[in-house]
Amino acid sequence: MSLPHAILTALLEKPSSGLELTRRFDRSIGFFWSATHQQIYRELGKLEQADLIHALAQSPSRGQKREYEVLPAGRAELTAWVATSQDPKPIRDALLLRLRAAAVVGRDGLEPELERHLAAHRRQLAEYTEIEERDFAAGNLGGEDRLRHLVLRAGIGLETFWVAWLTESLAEFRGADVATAVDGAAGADGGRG
Amino acid sequence: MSLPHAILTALLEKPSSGLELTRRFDRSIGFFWSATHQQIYRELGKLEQADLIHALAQSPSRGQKREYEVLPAGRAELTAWVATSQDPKPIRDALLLRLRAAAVVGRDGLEPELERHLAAHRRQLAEYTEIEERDFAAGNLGGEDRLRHLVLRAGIGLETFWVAWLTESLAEFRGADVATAVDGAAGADGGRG
DNA sequence: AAGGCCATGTAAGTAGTTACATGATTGA
DNA sequence: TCAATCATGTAACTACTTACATGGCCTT
Repeated sequence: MSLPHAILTALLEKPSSGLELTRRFDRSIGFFWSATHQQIYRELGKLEQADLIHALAQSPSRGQKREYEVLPAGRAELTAWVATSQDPKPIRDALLLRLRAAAVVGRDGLEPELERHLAAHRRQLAEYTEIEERDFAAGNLGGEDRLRHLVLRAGIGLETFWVAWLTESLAEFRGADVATAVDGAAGADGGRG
Repeated sequence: MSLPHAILTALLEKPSSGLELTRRFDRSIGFFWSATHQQIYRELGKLEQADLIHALAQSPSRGQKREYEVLPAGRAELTAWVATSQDPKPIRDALLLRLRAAAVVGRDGLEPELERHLAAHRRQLAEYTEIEERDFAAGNLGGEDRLRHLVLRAGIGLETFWVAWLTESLAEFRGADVATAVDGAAGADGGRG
């Protein structure tokens, strides 16, 4: 149950409407917990019903902007959640799965995918690096900024890893093409307990 | 839609029953695509109905073991899926979210969590390293094994990253405790657009 | 008054999770 | 024959996704 807490965090950083939240989930919070506007509006409704947030203006009509603010109970809920004990989730990555499948049915068509992913991760890494240079350049950061910087560094570290791994994989892929062309085409029938 | 393809891959590697698949999803394929036995049985039913796999023995009764094998159409489906174009999914990590929340409501109770996660990632890294030493020690690997080794190296790289990042974060966490104790307790009210 | 955008929402479907139920086999 | 374990399954729920609907406001 992370989405409500992501929203509480975003609203504590700055009271917002659903659409504003949606936009911030496309740039900032959303870098490590994405959500669509449908999820956000639904969750805002639930949070309001649970008295964890409340709308600033009244205007109950459709199509009208509604700004939300976190109530003390919402802050308490978030504080409690920060301290909860949650095991890390195992990796869930379709590209790795496809590599594993390619080991069985052949690697046809995979190389362009690796290239596309490499390009995407390079882009993301560049974006994070730019944010780091813009927002965390100086060393004089408060405690809050230090935490945000740690989070950003996680993003940078992960993207750096993917860029390195994909580069290495592509090299091995291309290098192995000649050596194992037969394996890839005919030997795709295997199975090894 | 990755689960059916994960199952097709596992069944091509070795025809299995639902429970055997479940066990393999706890050790091997499941390292990067986990699934419970309920998901697996449901998906086996769908794959059989779609004529992508079929049961080897007959025995339609409950509580009886049913082994499945991949049909040519299943292999074709998997081959096509390997070549599909899929954008990488953004990071989704509750711990990073909690760090971000901690920047707003204070970091109370987070440090033990970082320690727990660090221990878990160390364990996972040790498990992967052991597998690498056992299964991929020699350099004489076929094309299929090279792909599996790439996948394993991704796991090792990711766990290595998390161990490094958590170690660094814990150090900064502890070092910053004295300096920003006031920030953490009283200054948690902020908000900075 | 028409078109475009801002803003909120509904509906339906897919995927994954949690809790529980049931039958078959084996060994004490 | 009882308990444990193997094996398959149902049911209900939560989270997320995709497609579409509706209303308000601003500009031309």
